Amino acid sequence: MKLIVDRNEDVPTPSPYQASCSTCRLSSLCLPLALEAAEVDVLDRIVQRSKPLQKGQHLYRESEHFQSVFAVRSGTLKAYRTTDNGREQVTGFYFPGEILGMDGIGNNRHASSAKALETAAVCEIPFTALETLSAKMPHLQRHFFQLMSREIAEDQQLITLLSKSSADARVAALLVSISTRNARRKLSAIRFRLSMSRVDIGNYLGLTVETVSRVFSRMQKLGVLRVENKEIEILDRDALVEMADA
Amino acid sequence: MKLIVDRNEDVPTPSPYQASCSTCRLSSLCLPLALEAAEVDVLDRIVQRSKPLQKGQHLYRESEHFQSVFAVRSGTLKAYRTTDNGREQVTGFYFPGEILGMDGIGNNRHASSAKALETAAVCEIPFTALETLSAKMPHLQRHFFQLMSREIAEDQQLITLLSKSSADARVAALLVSISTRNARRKLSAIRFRLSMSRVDIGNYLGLTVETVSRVFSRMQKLGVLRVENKEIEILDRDALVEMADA
DNA sequence: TGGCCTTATTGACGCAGGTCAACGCCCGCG
DNA sequence: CGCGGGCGTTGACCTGCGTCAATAAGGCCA
Repeated sequence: MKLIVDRNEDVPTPSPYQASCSTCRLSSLCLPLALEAAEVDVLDRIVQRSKPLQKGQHLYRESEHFQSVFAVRSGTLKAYRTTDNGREQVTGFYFPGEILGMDGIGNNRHASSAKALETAAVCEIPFTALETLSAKMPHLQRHFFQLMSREIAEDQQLITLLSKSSADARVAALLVSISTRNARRKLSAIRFRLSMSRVDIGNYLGLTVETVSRVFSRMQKLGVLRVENKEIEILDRDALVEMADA
Repeated sequence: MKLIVDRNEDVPTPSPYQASCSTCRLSSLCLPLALEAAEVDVLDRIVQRSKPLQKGQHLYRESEHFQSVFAVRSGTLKAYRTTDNGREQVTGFYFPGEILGMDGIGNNRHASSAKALETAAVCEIPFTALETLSAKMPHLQRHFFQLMSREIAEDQQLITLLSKSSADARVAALLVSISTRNARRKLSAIRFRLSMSRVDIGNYLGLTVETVSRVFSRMQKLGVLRVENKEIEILDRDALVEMADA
């Protein structure tokens, strides 16, 4: 029998999936950042936790009614949009501690779809509740403004990357980004498993699978990387950073 | 003698440049949207108006301390970032009624620079004041969240465009965008003057000047456009929309 | 454990758009 | 009014990446 994600838990109180924000290992990256203990408790009360998503399951879909933003607790998700001519465009990858769904606030419908790249757990944060809370808790309001602003800045970074960089630079930049985000979560910055496929990487970077594959091979030959399927080892981070803005 | 923009007016009260938000022709597009008359007055009190910017002048520069967001009153501005290797990347064009500078909230420094493409007037909205006000005025808070969200969604649109579209599609998409934004301001959607140079267009779209020029020529030959220097006339909007997502 | 299907790699080739170069035309300034 | 310098256009050529195709290597289920 397939697991169905049901965001409305029968029992609204203690869900078995995660105790609370205050005990969450990721609270220093996530929304609770910059909140006082008492404030975290208030936030905690509006956050909903649910069954994990299975690989390939959608968290939300483009043009669906927007209700909540989500914080990744574990696993990875990709966000993507479908263009008018039916093409898919990956707009971002989301790792634990990161917030997604903010592009839906603008007109109350999700501007993109989000899908689990592997089994993933998320916290759901109903947006109207978050708004109400923000009005009362200046730190929270500020922090949420900041999160959105950073999303804008990151998108601009990607725009810059897509606008003129070579295939090598694009791939290098993505690897550096993943490496940095891993480090923030106290994971290895030099050895990790890519949760997304080559197709997703190519799509995100505006390249074909073949090109991505060739770049990996080339970088391996140059001794910058060790690639074994989805396992990546960065052998020369400086070189990678160098390549990222060439 | 050169005009220097001085954001701190000697007399903080009635500036000669614009009476108030409530009389502003653009209030239906800008921040006051969705506010009640009384609320607009409160907002009005924090908004600062200053001397117009001359063509080429900067409104703010990348990595400068972030203090305010800005609403365009007249003229056009471009936002751009400088990459590590010194290249410039245009990240957006801003027309009257639009808000810029929101990418600076994230870490209190501007993530991009903003420069006037022609003489331009802006309203400065000090961010801390806006935050304080937002906490008190739910409509304002909501609206500002929406504005930021839309900026994210628009950036994602651009990402999609840059990721795989042909040169024709990119140029077509920009023209459609400008046309639509003109229409919102009750200006002609089919006849307008490009305030930005071909270099800026190319840079924004990830193309070279030569390619932009060739695309214009081609579209003119196809009878989709009439191009005369910076003057554009859209002869077949449907065809243009069609090209934009090909 | 084997088989199938999806994902990844590698090679050969073509083309859209970049690069380089020459030229014309605005437009601002003396 | 005439001159100069940037901006825009056009042409010829070149190249990085896309496309097509064939093969290999996982991973998942029976």
